[in-house]
Amino acid sequence: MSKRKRTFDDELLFFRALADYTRLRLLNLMGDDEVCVCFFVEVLRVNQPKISRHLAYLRRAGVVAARREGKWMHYRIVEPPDAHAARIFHEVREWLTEDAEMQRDRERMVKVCCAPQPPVQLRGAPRPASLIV
Amino acid sequence: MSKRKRTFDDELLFFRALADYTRLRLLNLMGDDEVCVCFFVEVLRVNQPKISRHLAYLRRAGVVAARREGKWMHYRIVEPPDAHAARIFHEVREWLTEDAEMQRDRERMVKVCCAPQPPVQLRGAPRPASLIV
DNA sequence: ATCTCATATTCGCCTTTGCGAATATGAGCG
DNA sequence: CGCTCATATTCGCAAAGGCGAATATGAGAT
Repeated sequence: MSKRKRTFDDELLFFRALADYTRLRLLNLMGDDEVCVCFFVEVLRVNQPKISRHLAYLRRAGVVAARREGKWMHYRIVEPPDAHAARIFHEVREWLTEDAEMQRDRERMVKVCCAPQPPVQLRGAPRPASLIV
Repeated sequence: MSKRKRTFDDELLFFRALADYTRLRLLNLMGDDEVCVCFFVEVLRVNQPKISRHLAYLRRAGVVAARREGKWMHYRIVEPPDAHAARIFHEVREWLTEDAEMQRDRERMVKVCCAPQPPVQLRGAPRPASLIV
């Protein structure tokens, strides 16, 4: 034990967190909002354990944080403490914003979220703040 | 085969290329110069096949290019064609510039390169352009 | 207490990645 | 041609990552 702490360990974790398509989709949906896990599952049409595992990965890497509200868990993006990492992270998120597939995901979240008849799984689920009409 | 080409495949490759310490050290040493493989081996004190494999990885990811000069191979950084990737890449390299460990690597390259008695392995090796006195 | 619902974790299995060691390639030279 | 030197690739193995399926946790309701 007591191996010398390497400066770049956190940074490598950061880059690895960005090196997966599902994780980028999750970050994209979070945007500047808290989002409930059930929306990720519904919008991305990905099974729930997979979503949870990738959210756990992002949490370990320190780029998202979670908040419990009753049965529901909300995830939000966290600014990296390091200034360089923060700038890079901003660039990445801006990149996502302009990507066509990512735009489709966000549009789908709006549609699913504000539908007059929301899917059964989402009855009573707390919606992202920015999408409340 | 003929799977639909996913927009983000290249981008994932890009992030994975950044998710390894040895590869970051290589990118750091390249800076704005071409660097010969033998210098990577000598400066980083890492065995040659490992250096070669990581350079191959970087080449596959499209972030470096190689040029042959007789027996020697020179590697240099390539700007990513995508504007977002390019900005991110710049930020990453600036980050490297300010990191203490990376600074040590660069100082060691200067020392090894301009020594009055260069190591046996580097006799006649073409030195990085910016370090020629 | 039980039941249900949202979320998290574990279990096998497969693929990818990273490594040292050994070997192969390929250019220049005699 | 053969020999040497710089670099690249292959091999076998261990660790990490990703996945679906099954199971566990934990909060609210009854």
